[in-house]
Amino acid sequence: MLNEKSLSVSQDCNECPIRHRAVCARCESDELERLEEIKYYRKFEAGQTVIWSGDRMEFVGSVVSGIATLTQTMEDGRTQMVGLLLPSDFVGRPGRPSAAYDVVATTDLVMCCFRKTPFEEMMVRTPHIAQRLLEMTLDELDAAREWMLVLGRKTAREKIASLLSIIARRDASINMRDVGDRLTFDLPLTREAMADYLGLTLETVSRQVSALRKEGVIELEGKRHVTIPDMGRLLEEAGDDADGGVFA
Amino acid sequence: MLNEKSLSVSQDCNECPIRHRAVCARCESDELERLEEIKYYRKFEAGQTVIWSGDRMEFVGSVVSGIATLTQTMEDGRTQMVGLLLPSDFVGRPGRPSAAYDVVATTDLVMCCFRKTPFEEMMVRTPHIAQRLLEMTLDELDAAREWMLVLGRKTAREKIASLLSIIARRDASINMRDVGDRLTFDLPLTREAMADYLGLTLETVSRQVSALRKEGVIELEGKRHVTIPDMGRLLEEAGDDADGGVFA
DNA sequence: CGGGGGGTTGATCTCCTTCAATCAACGTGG
DNA sequence: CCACGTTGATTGAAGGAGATCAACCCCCCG
Repeated sequence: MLNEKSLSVSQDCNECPIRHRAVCARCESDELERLEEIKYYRKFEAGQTVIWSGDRMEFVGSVVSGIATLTQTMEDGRTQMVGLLLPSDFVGRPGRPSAAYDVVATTDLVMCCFRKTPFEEMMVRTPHIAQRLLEMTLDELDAAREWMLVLGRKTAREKIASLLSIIARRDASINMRDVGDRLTFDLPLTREAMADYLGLTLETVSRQVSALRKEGVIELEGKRHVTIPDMGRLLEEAGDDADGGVFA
Repeated sequence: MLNEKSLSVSQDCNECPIRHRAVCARCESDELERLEEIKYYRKFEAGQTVIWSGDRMEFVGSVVSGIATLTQTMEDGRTQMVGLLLPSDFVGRPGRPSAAYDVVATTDLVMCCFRKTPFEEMMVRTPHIAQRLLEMTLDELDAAREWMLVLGRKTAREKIASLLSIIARRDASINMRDVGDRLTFDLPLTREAMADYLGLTLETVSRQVSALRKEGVIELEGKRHVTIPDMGRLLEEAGDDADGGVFA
């Protein structure tokens, strides 16, 4: 609120930080021009709800910066996170009139929104968009299935290690760091959000994080800043094959 | 093996039982002709593995009849089912060289396979296929997210009730029965497979099924034939809103 | 008849939840 | 500047849901 200006985002797709990873990644410049006609930016503050489950969807769009969560809630209040939305991730389902999940900004968030109906019409005539959306959806499906293994079969300790390794890996890929190195990052989630992601209570999350710290698997500065001295060790704790991808 | 003939399937797409629900649902007749050139049928017996995770994928395809499962396995043997493949469901990911999951036939199975490379080439030039695949993938993603809630937050009893209601609902939709009625169906899964789907042990599955039977929520003939006298009651036990969709 | 696959049931154990107290950091208003 | 409430996190004690280990049943089939 104080520095409205620093949050402002260029309308020009060519300057967009997610230009080459979002739904629009494969669009040609003429296609981008048409997208620019139906797009607009929206900003949300940390903690704000972007969409309520069941609400009519006026738009679909991409996360430009910040982090949001996709969650489901039962009548008695139990909640399960079903998606973690990072920059370039897509929000909304073309063809569906109302939202199926709650979308909440966990940090300050900027979204690039497309008016829903024009976007749907454009998708039919622009294979580049549908192709990219298919690719992204298949990736999300893989991620969801990976999480099903975590939720269904891993212990609390393994769940925490899995979450940390996923965040570490994505952070390394965004910042172009070698995964072999000592990795360092800030946790974008509170203990409660971690619990909602992992199907645990926040107390169990806290205990397991402390345990991993005491045993030297991770190092902590404050509550949120994490260092991973040995990625292989963390992957072992996650129940994953520590050598996966490196020698295979 | 005994009656090879009864398993034989027509090559003609127009006679295909999944013609209007599979990836090919939106194809015009000229597109179907081109698909017929690259397609072939394969049969698998109950228990047979269709593809091993990590294997090179020679084909993608659709389940024509029978049921298959998609599972992930950890090194120590823990397994989690991540998908239940019913007639018309799609197997394989275009663009990916090797399989990410084990695919196992749980009943005798007939698949309509497309040679992978020609199919991928065709997808680029045939929006009808890509559009339908996107739609199906989005549906699968929704189903996966629904399961994440089940795996992460529901009790064993709720998990069983959820699984039963899902199977009942799909069975009703295939057989065009009203969900309000007394529903009856055969469980396509062993207790162990149910456990792998729900992130439980087979003993817990057995106990909870027995409990639901004793309390009259379900009725059993033998081990596999299930009757649901009151769908609303089952949905309550599943932790879902019993009125969902009916009055809403 | 023996054997194996699928299923049920019982006893015990354990990991995680639940309930609760405490703490540190932060902002706010008197 | 300090008292106060709030929010996020840690830690402890107790209890319970589901896992584990084990025995046994039923049915089909060679």
